[in-house]
Parts: sequence; structure tokens; C-alpha cells
Amino acid sequence: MAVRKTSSSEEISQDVGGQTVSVLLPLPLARTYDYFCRDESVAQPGAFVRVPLGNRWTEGVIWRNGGNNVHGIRLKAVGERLPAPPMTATARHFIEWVAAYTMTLPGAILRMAMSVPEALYPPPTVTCFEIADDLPHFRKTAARLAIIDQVRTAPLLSATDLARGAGCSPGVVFGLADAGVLRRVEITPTPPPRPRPETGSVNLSGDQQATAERLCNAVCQSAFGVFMLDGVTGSGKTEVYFEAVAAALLRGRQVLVLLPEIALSQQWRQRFNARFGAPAVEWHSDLTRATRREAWQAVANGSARVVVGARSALFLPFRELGLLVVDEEHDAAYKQEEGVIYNARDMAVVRAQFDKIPAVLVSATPSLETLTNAKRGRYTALRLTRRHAGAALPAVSIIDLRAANMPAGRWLSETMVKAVEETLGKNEQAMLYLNRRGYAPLTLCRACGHRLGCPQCSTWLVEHRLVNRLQCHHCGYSMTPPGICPSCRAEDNLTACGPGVERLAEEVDTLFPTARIAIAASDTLQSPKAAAAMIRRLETGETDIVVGTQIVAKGHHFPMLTLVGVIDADIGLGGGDLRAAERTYQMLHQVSGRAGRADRPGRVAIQTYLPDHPVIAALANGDRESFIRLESESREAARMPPFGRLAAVIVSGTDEPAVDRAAASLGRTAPHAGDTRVFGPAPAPLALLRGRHRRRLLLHAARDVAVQKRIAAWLGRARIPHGVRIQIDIDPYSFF
DNA sequence: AGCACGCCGACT
DNA sequence: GTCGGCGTGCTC
Repeated sequence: MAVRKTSSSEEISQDVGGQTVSVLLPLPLARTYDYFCRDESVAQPGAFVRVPLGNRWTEGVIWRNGGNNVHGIRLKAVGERLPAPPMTATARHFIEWVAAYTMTLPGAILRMAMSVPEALYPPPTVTCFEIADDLPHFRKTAARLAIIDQVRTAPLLSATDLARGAGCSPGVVFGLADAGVLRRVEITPTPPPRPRPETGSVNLSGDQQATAERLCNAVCQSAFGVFMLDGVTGSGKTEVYFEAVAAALLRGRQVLVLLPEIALSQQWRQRFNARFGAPAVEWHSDLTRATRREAWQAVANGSARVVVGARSALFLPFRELGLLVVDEEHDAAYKQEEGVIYNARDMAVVRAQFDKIPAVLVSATPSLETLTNAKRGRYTALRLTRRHAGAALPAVSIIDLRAANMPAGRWLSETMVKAVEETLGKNEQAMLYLNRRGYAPLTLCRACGHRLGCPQCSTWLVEHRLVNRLQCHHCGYSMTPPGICPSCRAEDNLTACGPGVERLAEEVDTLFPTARIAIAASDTLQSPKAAAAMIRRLETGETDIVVGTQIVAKGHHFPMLTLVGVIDADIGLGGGDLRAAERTYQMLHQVSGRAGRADRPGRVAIQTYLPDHPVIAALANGDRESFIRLESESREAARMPPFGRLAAVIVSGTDEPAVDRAAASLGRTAPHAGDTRVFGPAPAPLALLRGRHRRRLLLHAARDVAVQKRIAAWLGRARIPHGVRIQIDIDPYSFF
């Protein structure tokens, strides 16, 4: 068989032996690219391969045998097959499904599944040391003896680790190795320790036990099914689903637990370690490159049995997934708003369906979507209604700010101040919740009324006094607060408007000068270490009052924390957001759950100008059911999700008139079938973001309409000018 | 996503 | 006279 050499050595003509394969590349390309494959053993669908592309090389996945019948292109040959285990057919179908659903290119989804390209190659080895068989004579120094002692107690450690343990420099280790006392051994990364299902099993109450058994049965049947685990704060939801995790482990299956904010889940980790005697493998964006590679490989080779991760963990290369848990399933953090726009909770259900395994959606305040699916019988509802150890739910009181006559620049009403005083008087702790970072959300000029906005986004700059900056919370922009008004040049007339947690802490400090106050916000607790330290100070009683944003609402229990004060319950209730009421309810319910967990009864005080709002009323009466019914009825009447479907088409670009023209043109050609309507174009939630102007069209359809087809047909007719980008957001969340 | 090619401003 | 800015276009 003649191989015709071409100009480039990897190019090859199609008429020689071997076969053509379609390779999906982790790039935003419209379709798979064809390559020539000489070796039958390489041409396996799912195999990770290295292929030439232009003048470079890239990794990809053989998507199928046989090509696209491209004409006039000289196919290049697959370079090599990579040693990573091949992608399962299930994973490939999942990628295609997500691409079709989100209306993005399959390559963009594959990129999420191949986020660590170096993990496709053999892991680098680490040089470790053990004692040589025949010890030569050598000079015995204190440091050398300390190292030898280390090697005897813990063999096969790296030079760095041995040196750290012996309290000397790694050079000593190399010296001993050169002297023939130690032998070098090349070690591949040690697999993560295995969680043991039998380690710390706990005594579950009757209804906890019954619920756990339902989940365990589902795990053992290895069939698709979705469970809504709906339980009040403190009802032991985590312990219950841990039993299902144990069941999956016993059956030799992998488990994925999704958490909305993994970096701040110290308490979850502690509970997992206590129950299983080993940590879960973590996956989130803050991992270092090396840790990411190890984690990816551990998942792919099966040594990672339980993974706890943020939404992107859904695209890890599990081979034998047996259970998928979405904790805090209602949390908006599951919605990815940039790049590929998807909701990890919904995609988790789809992945469970492809893998034929149970998915458990866990929350104390399930989303209306999940509640409705349970009501329709698509999901199995499991409810835990009792707080364990008999802890009572906190008493909720409403503070009507209309009657409080709040002086300007003050945000704690007299009633709230008294509640904090009483709490501190009993040597208990208080949490004041205000979902606004920084010192003040707005800076304005008293002389001319000018407001300081971000030059690249349609947002106000937020003052962060602790770091003396004005910051945009949507792009990286920040500036030093100017002494004069940029508009009218008036001096010393810029004034902070409204409170953020920093300003609230200032007020608290003047009111309670002896109290020890902590500020907890995502920007004051950037690292998991800082967060852990803040939590520890609360646990040990070194903090009396914590002033925090939603970061404090997540599941931490502090036995001495008995008062939760909500400073402004009305943030987020205004505006036209479809889920404003639902989200506010979920947030305030969650933060309320921080009050009084052990034997001390908790109380919650909520400041509001809208005491009659259904959300506030539901919180005051502890009546979730009527709130949900009301919310559900109003959504159903408007045919809004989950009783109808929404999809947003976002038109963006730097050239504002061009964006407007493109958006208007899409508006004119929009589909208006009987069951479909398009609203807009209107300025998008952020009309200017990072220098790009944004317009939005909103497609509203009946629940059974495949909106993707409608949108594809609509956009297929449109001519989109250069420089204008179209993004599609199926099931949009944010409406501001 | 990279990376190259291509046409207009400040340097040796 | 060149070096280089990033705009647009292609990669089997």
C-alpha cells in the first residue's frame, strides 16, 4: 500500500488503508472535524486523541467512526491516542444533549468536560525515598539521623515532606540518597483515601430512617428517579442522604454531591469526614492546576469514590456514577450565567437520566420548579418535618420600619437594638444580615446630584471603605474615591448613600462599643482559610455580633447564635424579577435557620417597609404552604415557569446603534405562533456590561413547546452583523 | 479558543 | 523607513 507523502508530514491522502474518524474538539466549532486513522485500536469512539489543527496540536475525542464527507480537504492523521480512559457513550450523549438544550456548540460543552487537558496524559511521578537494603558507612549528623527516622516511620515520602517532618532542608535527603543510604523510588500520585461507608454511622430517628431507606433502595435498584428531599433546617437532611451515599459506596458506585458554594462548605466537609472517615474529592474553580489534574484523573480512573463539587463537577469523567445529590437545589448559584448558560441542577437530573441512577434534590426551601415536579408526580417527594433533638424553630417577629421613624444614616431600629442588647446580655451571639457588600451601594454629589457609575457597565460604583476603593461588582473596574465631583467639580460634596455591611458594622460598633464584631462578605473572606477562621471565632465565642451578606446564610450552625436580625427584607422584592418573591423567601428562610439550633431557642427579627407582603407574612407565620400556593397560582395564571417556558435572546456588542438595529430586526422577525410570544427588545438586565451594550428579547411559550426549535428557526432567518453577538439563555433566572 | 494574516500609528 | 496595535478569518 503506497502512502503518498504530502508537504506536511501528518497530512495523508484518503485513499490509503485505515479509516476516517470524526473528532470533536473542545473548541467553539460548528461540527466535528474528520481525521484519518491508520490504527484500528485508536479508532474507538470515546478515545481521547491528540490531533493536528492548523499549525498546532490539540486534544479531542473521537466522536464516531466514519467522517462528515468533507470535500476538497486533505485529511490529517490522528497523532496519538492518549492514555486517559475513553469517554463513555453516556457522557458523549450527555454533552450532545446539553449542547442542543442550551443551544451552544457541542465543542463548548466538551471544553467543560476537558477542562484539564494535561489530565489526559500520564501523571508526573514524584521522587520518594526508602531505606536502602545494605547500608553503607556514612557520616551521621543530627539532620541525617532525623531524616532516617522519618523514612523509617513514614517510608515513600518526597524530599520536601521528609525534610519538613525532620525539620531540616531537603538537601539532606538528596545527600543521603547520593551516599547510598536512601533509595529513590518514582511514585505515581497516591489515590485519594477511600470513604468507608461503615465508619461513623449515626442513629437516625424514625422518619429519617424511613426516608434514608427509600433513597438507599433507589440506589440499589440503579434506576433513574428524582427525589425531592424537603426538610426544615436541622431536620438532618445531610445525614439522611449520607446513608444513600453509603449505599452507593457499598455497591461499588461513585457519588457526586453538588453544593452551590463549595469553597465555603467547611461544615459539610467536617460532617462528611466524621461519617465516612475520609474526605470527599473536591472540585471547584479555586483548585490549583495540579490538584485539578489529580482530581480529574482520580474520577476517571475510579479512585475517587465521592466527589463534592460546584456545578462544573457535573462534567467530570465518572465511569460508574451511582448517585447524584444536589444540595440546596433552590440556590441560584447553580445557574451559570456566563459562557455556556445552564442550570446545573436541571442538567444533573438529565445526567442522572442518562446514567440511569437516582438524583436527590435537597433543600429546606425547594424551588417552585421542583415542588411542581413533585406535585405532578415526576419527582418523588420525601419530607422531613421535625428538627432533630427537639430544637424548636425560631420565633419570627416583624419590625415595621414605617412606624420606626428611622433617622437618616441609621439602619438599626430601636426594637432591633433592644433585641441585640438582650442577646448579648445573655452571653449569646447575634447575626445581622444585610445582602449588600461594601460600605455604601451608591455615592452621590450633594451639589449637583451626580451619581458615580461604572464607565463600562450600567451599575453604580460601590464604596468599599476598608480598602478605600469604589468598585464595580460586575466587572473588575475600581477607582480611588475622588475628592471632587467628576461632574461639577464641587469639593467634599460626595456622600455615601445607603448601607452595606461595612457601614452597618460601623453603626453596630457605635451602639455596642464593647461587642466584638465580625464582617462576613465574599470580599472580606476571599479564601476558604479566612472563612474557616471567621467561623471558628464564632464557634469559640470570640465574636459577639456577625454582620454579613448571604455568605452567612449557608449551613453553619453556631450553638450560641440565638438572634438573627434581617436589616432590610425588601431588597430584591422590587423590580420585575419573576422569582423575586420566591428567592427572597428562600434567602430569608435560610438565614433565619441560623438562629438557635441546640437547646437555646432562637429568634428572628425582620425589618421591613412592606409588612403585609406575602413573603414577609409567610416568614412571620411560618406558613410556607400558603406562600407557595399563592406564588404558584400567580405564576400559573401568567403561564410563567414552571407552568410555561421562557428563553432569553441577548444581543450584545460594543457598537450601540448596531446592537439596537440587530435587536430591532430580531424583534420584527420574531415568531408569534398561537402558543409563542416574543417580548422586546428591551435593555437587558445589565444594559451595559464590560463595555458591551446589551438588549434582550424574551420568548414566552407554553410548557410543552420545544423553544429551541422555535429560536433556531427564528435566528436562522436573521442576518447578524459582524461585531454583534447573540447569546441564548434557556430558562433565564435573572431579570434585573 | 489560538494563531496568522493584514492594514494604520510611534519608534530605532 | 520598520515594529506592532488588535480586527477578521480559518482550523479536518
